[in-house]
Amino acid sequence: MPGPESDRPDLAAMVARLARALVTAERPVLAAHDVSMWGYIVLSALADEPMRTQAALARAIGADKTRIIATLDELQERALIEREPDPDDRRVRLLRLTGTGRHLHAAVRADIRAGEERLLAGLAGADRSAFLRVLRRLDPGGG
Amino acid sequence: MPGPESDRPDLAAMVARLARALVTAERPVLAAHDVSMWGYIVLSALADEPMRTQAALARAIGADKTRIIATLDELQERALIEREPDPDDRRVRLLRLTGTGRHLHAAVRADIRAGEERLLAGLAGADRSAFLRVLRRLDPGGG
DNA sequence: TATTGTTATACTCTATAACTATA
DNA sequence: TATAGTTATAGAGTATAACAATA
Repeated sequence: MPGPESDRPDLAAMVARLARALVTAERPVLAAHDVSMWGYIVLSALADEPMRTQAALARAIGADKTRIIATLDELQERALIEREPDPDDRRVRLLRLTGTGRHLHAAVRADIRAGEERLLAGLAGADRSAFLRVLRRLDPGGG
Repeated sequence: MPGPESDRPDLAAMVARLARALVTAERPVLAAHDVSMWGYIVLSALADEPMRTQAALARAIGADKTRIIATLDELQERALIEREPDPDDRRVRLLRLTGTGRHLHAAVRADIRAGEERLLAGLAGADRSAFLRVLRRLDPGGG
């Protein structure tokens, strides 16, 4: 049984360690689908909603606009996303998933969810739902 | 009200974003005490228990042994830790906090806890305790 | 002139390998 | 020869700044 709450490690330390473990667990799943971490993040953002500019996409995922260019190049090369100049303002690139991209994203996400399920499997139902509820509330990127 | 659980973002994404936000919030606190993130991590580990070798300390905090040397140099320089060769095996360095180091660590930790309290303040008591309980259970570094 | 996207450069962090000293 | 600690080197990832195209 864990000790009193005041004896716990710092919140930041626990959350950072858990984040690292989750990312480590995700890596082989992504590799199996031949997608990079940034690639998956971009696919996820575009699965939520198409974007009108690369800068908006970068902002949405908390990245620098220069950091996603190589990722977009590769996703476009593999026909997972469309990236066409807006006829109304030819500086901007309209971004959206292709059918292939949508399917790939769904497949990767399903595998990742399955891994998460295994991690959460041992929790009591009430604990599990409380944990996810609090996480969604504290998540700075959570809608 | 949040949607159904299957609509949530990936667990890894939520936890990683939260970790980043927590670390960002910690930075000014550490700066106010003139301690680096690695410095605070080392102080925390040695506050838990003195270590017999630098390699053991590195393992305990999940770092490479070469990565903590500069940190140990600085902490020793500022008389926050003691680092003396073991008479029985002069290759190894016995590591422990000084009184000053222990006080500094306690002060920083108190400030960090206060910040965490502000973050958790809005949660229902049951949600809060369930969240921390699950976090401690899933934390790979949690005793 | 301001903005979108791109490229080039520099910087930080980390991991790897080589070295010293002790055993 | 093996291990603890240290230093030096190289690599990955990131941020900053300069640039070209369009408005």
